[in-house]
Amino acid sequence: MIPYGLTAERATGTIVFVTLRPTDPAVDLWHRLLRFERGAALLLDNELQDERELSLEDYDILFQLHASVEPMRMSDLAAATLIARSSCTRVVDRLAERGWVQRRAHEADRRSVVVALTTAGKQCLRRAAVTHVRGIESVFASRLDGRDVQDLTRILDRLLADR
Amino acid sequence: MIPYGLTAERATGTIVFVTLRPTDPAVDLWHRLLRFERGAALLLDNELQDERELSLEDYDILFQLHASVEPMRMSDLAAATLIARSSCTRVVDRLAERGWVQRRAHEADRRSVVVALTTAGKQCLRRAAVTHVRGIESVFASRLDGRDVQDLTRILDRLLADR
DNA sequence: AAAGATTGAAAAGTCAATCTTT
DNA sequence: AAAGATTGACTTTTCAATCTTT
Repeated sequence: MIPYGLTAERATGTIVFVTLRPTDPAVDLWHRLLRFERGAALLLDNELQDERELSLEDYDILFQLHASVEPMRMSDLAAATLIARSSCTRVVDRLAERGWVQRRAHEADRRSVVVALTTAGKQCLRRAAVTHVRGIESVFASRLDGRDVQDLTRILDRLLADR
Repeated sequence: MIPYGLTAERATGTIVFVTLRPTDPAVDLWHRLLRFERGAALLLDNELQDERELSLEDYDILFQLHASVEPMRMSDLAAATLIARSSCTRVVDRLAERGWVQRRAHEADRRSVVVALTTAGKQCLRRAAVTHVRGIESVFASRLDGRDVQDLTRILDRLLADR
């Protein structure tokens, strides 16, 4: 692929120059990982759009709500899905219009809004999961053996430690 | 995190139902990987925006142009960065306005436009690389040891095989 | 005042249609 | 007709400002 890239060089604590030279192998690895991830996510997103008219973000919201069992506060939903707070409001608007989720008042704290999955939303998620799990198997899971899964689990544990 | 998720079940070739049950471990792993990637990319994007007023996509375009040495056709640039063709046109518009890149006619095929990095663009990339490489080290590279890098390289080779 | 959510205005992204060259 | 790039119209995202509750 791209064996050469940019590396920052330092001398006595100040940045001096940057040249075209072989980069830190781990930095190259990052670029490859990013590209794989984006390519795969793009593919899975198109698949969901075509078959179920859902974006990956829509799916993620339904999925998080389902996983949490009880309704989630808007801001927790945004944090869990890594969607910006104001975007989350609008994605939820659209999902609510389609009847997949409902807004409710938070009993204890009336500043908050909680979002609940409707019965129709749960059904929508189930159908979408058929498509999506098949997609994940095809671009990701089926390409890994037991050892790969074990190693990648270890690596992700490290990457996600204290964050 | 989320130990349970959705799994599609099949019987005699037709999809019958989907229930809440432990998913394929590799599918869970996909979700964790996606979340790590998006979180890290978000962080790196903010960092570049704050320090250099560049998005991660802007950076990627400058980076690809630099890596290719010679100017790239618009469509190749789009493919390399995984940016949609029409978006790529507009990102290049903005980079050109700022003087980092230039459009030129393709000599052999006048349907095509090639995009070249300017001297100022190269300098901009060099400065941005200082920020960005530091960021990658901090969220990714510094958390991995030699074995992790080796294993992840092997895994990515498999994931990217024939795609 | 600070937290939670939303909104208006502006920026960016996307799809289909268009224009040019092959 | 098909490939390459761009544009217009529309949708989505984002930032800052606002409103309500704590």
